[in-house]
Amino acid sequence: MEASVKQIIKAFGEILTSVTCNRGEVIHQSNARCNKIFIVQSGVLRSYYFREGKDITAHFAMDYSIIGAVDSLLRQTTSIYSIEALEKSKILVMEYSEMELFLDKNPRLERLARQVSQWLYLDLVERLEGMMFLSAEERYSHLLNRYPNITQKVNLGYIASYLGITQETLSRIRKSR
Amino acid sequence: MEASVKQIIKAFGEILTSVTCNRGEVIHQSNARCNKIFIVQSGVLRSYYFREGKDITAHFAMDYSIIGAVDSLLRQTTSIYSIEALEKSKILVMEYSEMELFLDKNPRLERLARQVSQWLYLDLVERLEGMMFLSAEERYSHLLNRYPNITQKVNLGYIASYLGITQETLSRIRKSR
DNA sequence: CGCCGAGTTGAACTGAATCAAGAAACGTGG
DNA sequence: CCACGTTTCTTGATTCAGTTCAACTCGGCG
Repeated sequence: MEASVKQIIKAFGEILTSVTCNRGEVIHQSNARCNKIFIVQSGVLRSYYFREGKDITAHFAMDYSIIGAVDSLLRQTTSIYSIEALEKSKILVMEYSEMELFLDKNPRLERLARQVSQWLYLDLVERLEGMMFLSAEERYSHLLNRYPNITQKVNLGYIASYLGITQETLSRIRKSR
Repeated sequence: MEASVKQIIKAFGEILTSVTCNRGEVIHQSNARCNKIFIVQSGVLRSYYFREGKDITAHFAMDYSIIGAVDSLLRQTTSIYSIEALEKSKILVMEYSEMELFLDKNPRLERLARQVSQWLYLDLVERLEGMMFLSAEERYSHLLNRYPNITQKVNLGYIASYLGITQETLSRIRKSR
């Protein structure tokens, strides 16, 4: 994934805006539309929403991964998600509408854009399979595999909700390693 | 979804082939590549794979929904999935490579193609959320909501594995309604 | 010092899995 | 059309991973 994101950065350079944001900064607030795609160059972002009063992390993004308010982007509605930086981060921002214009002008890039969305799809398939077949512990160890230093950057509760388990369970899992 | 699939059928008519298949017929066997997209006009298909010796249903498709061997399509590898008809079905088949050629010639259709893949993505998000937050019973009732007559067409075990529960649990859920 | 958010620990509870039998339904050949 | 075997579904008893709820610890920081 990282490789193709770097390709994206090169190819779409002229419609990308570079932004820095600080720990705790909310770059998109729920209940608004957000037709932007964020590419994380350094730092960590997460998207989250509330479900039955609980803060649920939908997604983490770090080193050259992509994050956005998917529902707003794909459905053109206001979003249930908020997106915030969990530490000082450097990100690139792309307006979805500008992307579409840009693709009209450069149809050769369509394929690259499609590749990225396919990657995101396969990613989701994996996550679904994780939820269906893996134990809490296995899911956690997969996550660590993917983001080895996530524990230094993201607090327990956020990771737990991402994995679909309680904070207590995650704490116990950590203890037992 | 149904609406946009019908649009697809209209727009891509010239590269679609109509096929009929019988109950039990396997239209794609795992371990082979399959760069075809199947659109179900009537009947029911399912894609499935084996995980730890168990038959897992990955997807159902009926009345104007789309099914394919996602891994083969998106990764260009051999597929873990098989696809079979669960009753006599009428389907339309599209070669992925032909689709790409066709899109090159008709770039206006790119957007429609993208819409479909977005729809599939959102679908998957919903399924993930179901797995994360809903009980076995709730997931089942959502499924019934979506495919009211699925019970007449698909046997218990296939539905159970799709929902990520055991056959026994699904049987008990049915009893209690 | 005392408060606050983050993480930990314990005990009781629960939804669903597992294992093990049976019952029903289904279809195939005599 | 019935008999038999196979597949599908049901039922019961037991177990277990993970939740819930409640209390407690720890490390900052005003």
